[in-house]
Amino acid sequence: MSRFEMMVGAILTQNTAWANVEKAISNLKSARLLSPGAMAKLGRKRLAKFIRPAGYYNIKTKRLKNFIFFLFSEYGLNLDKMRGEPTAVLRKKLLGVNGVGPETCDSILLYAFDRPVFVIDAYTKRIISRHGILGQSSPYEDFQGLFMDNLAHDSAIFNEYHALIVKLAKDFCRTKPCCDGCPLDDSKNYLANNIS
DNA sequence: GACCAGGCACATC
DNA sequence: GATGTGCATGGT
Repeated sequence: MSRFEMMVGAILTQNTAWANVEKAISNLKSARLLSPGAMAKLGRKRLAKFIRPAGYYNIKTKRLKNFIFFLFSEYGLNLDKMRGEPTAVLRKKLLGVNGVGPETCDSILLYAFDRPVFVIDAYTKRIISRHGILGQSSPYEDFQGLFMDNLAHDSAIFNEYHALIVKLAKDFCRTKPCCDGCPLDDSKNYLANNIS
């Protein structure tokens, strides 16, 4: 997956299953539109048609266009220029883009730019709050601090740890609210046994 | 046919 | 500042 593909995916996956995002990405790829330049030239209506399988296609079209405009105005659509930014600066700028919230921003930092930033998503919040470690509606930063204050700042570790959380949630926690006697109670051991 | 899925911005109080 | 609501398709 290219850097740009990851960024587009981060926006498309907002409140959406990844399987649906893959269809949208595949549409864009087939049409050779998965580059900042190509997407910048693309009209909103056509873009919306390509990303339709990912749901919320009107709002996501707007968000993708906002993001492309940001790439253009800040970096002249040059992702290498973007890559030169320090993480803290990049994070602040990304959060300034309408349609890019903390999770989308951190996904871009971790997956597209390999920065050691822990991504907090619905799965992570669910697991942490069900263990009574934090309240469900605690601030994003509180959840993030839990991991970033206790794990080595290594993008590979953050990446794998997050993948394990997603797997844990999907394997054992499909229903909402979770069943009684949920195997999540053993999630600490699960993570300890599965992390390499 | 109902319910849910790796958010976010905006309106309203 | 907290809470509620709109956005939409596809899989189970």
